[in-house]
Amino acid sequence: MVKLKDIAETTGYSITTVSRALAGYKDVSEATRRHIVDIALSMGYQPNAVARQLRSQKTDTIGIIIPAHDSRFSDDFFSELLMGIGYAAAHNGYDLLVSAQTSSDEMSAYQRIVGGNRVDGVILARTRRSDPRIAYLKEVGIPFVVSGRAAPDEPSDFPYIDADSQQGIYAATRHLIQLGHRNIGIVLPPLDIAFTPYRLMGYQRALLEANLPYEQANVTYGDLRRFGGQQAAHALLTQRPQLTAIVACNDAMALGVMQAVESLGLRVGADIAVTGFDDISVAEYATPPLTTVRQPIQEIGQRLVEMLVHIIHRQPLEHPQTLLSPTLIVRQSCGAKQS
Amino acid sequence: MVKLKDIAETTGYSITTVSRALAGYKDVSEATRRHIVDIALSMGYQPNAVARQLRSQKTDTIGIIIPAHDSRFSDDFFSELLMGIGYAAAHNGYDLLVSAQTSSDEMSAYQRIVGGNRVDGVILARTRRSDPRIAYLKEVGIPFVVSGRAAPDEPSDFPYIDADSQQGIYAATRHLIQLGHRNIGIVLPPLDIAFTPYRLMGYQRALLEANLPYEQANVTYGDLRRFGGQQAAHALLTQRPQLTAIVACNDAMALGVMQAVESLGLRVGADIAVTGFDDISVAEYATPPLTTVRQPIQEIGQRLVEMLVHIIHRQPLEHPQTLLSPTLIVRQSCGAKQS
DNA sequence: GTTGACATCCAAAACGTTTTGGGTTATCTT
DNA sequence: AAGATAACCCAAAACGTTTTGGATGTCAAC
Repeated sequence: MVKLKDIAETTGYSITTVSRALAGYKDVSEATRRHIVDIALSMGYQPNAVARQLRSQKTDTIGIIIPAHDSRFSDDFFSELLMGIGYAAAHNGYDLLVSAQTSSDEMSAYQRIVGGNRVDGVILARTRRSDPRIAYLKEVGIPFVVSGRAAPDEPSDFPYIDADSQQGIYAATRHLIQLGHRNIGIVLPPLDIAFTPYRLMGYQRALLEANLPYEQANVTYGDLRRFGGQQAAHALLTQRPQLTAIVACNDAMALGVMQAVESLGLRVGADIAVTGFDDISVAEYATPPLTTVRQPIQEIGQRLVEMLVHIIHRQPLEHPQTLLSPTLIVRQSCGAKQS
Repeated sequence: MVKLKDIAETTGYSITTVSRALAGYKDVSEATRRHIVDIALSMGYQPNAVARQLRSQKTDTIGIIIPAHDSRFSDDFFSELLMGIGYAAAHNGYDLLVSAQTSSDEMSAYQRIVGGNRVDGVILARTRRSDPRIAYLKEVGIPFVVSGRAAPDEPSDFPYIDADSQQGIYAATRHLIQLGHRNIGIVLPPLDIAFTPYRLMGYQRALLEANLPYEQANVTYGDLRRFGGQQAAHALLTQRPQLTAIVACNDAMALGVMQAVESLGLRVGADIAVTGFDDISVAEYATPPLTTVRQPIQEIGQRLVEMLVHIIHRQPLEHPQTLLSPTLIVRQSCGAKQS
């Protein structure tokens, strides 16, 4: 690899001058600058990013840690978000350092990435209740943004972007009620996920507004994956045969719910209406197509990156905390349209 | 941030000794080693990865560049591969540096990442005909592995993993023939993609074997996205009304083909059989579910990482070039099963 | 008491940049 | 012709590690 020293030797200038010439400082004459640049180009010089990072104490890199996967199934929401973040980062002149949690010790990845000075800032996804990761990032004082605000009873004293879960689930539930459903079940995410209470509140609000009773027995929980939705829905439907609709709190679980419905010999949309949340790309192609609450995943990724870059550059944020209004996408799984 | 110097000062040992104690060298006594480790722990020491990288000339990082996106649609195949690679990298003790192509100048991202010494090795996906990226990586001599071999008329003189495209498309086409189809169209990827000729060959082989004529007019091309498949199929079906089946060369295009079929008032599976390639997660949920050729995407990611790590460590590869046999997944879109 | 072996430690160099704090000319002012 | 100013250049330090090549001290063996 050719380095500054090599260019200095072949041009006869000092390392300092070569460095400053390439950086475009104005205390090097136009003639020598051009000469140095030409030589550097012809020698195929590429600055060593690591050395530069060490000296200038910045990396032009954003870190993100992907959650541990305990199943073979892919997390479509997360990978769409990841791609969105990747493109946005590149667009803003940043690279993306992706690290996966390996062991049970979830903090070690963060400590390695952040404490090791490998990134200028971090994006954190899927906030949890009293999230230790957020506490850590606050403590070390590194710039970070979060996809998803804190639980309602905790302070969201950090920059975030989030879809309005309550409003989204409210819209979905109300839609089901308007279609005539009176016995509506819900499959919630685990309680330690920060957005779970919001989604429950949206469900409750819609019931309340329609003078329908809120019954504990209609509420179950599943991990955010398909299998979790399937298990939860199976239990729900066998114990509560009067149900005619199920609100699932993300699309992956909604697909599982649909599986469970069919495995019980019922028809999705006709016998049991199903709705999801996220509008991952699968949703549109599901059988029947899934009525769901759309989050603009790619846009969220993009805005997260833009916020983070602002923070890194110590520029003030005009909207440090953004709540996006999700939109209800009505397809066939709720029975509103004929397929 | 606490550094070696700080630990050296509080313990009274030199920086050298602290460094060697933490690294577990045996020329530091057990007593002092323990003492130093304790102090380091209590001070919350995290080694500065950048400094370490500069000194030791290795980064424990794998690079991957995601292709430019000219549409809002996500590339499901690529993001599944990316997640697989991410997990596998973590599992092997590597981080993943993801960089997206921004400008039209596709090489600049590679030069920045590779020439800048930011990674120990690179994974390259979606090989193209006489791919300049491969030439570059060979030239600079950095370890790399490729997802997808070279075109049949070019040397595949690099380590790769690939699904056997020819066999996969052959299996899909033969299946259609066995179902009684005699007029089968195909939507190929662009010609500059390396696997395109293999897929065409699989199609031709199946026709030949069944004594069916190969007709140029039944062949079209689409970019690898859904819209490309839709356009291609629309043209194909209007110009060749005798067609009863279409082989699409990836799932995204197959979904587009299904759209086109329906927009022409025909029924997928009943009037026109459709098959895809990849088995991305959407395929299973398509309406009707898509008959396709499965590539084990996650496994490919995992094996790519393992190969790359071997190369980085200068360990010989037992199988530097792997061709995986894909399996035909029969669902309803080909009309073989009733939905 | 000298020698060698061993255990334990450390100063300094190196990795490739950027930046600091000048130094040397040449040109301009008076 | 001296002093001031500007234009151009550079040596050395710094970023935080790891590694090299000893230095020092202790102890056993002769």
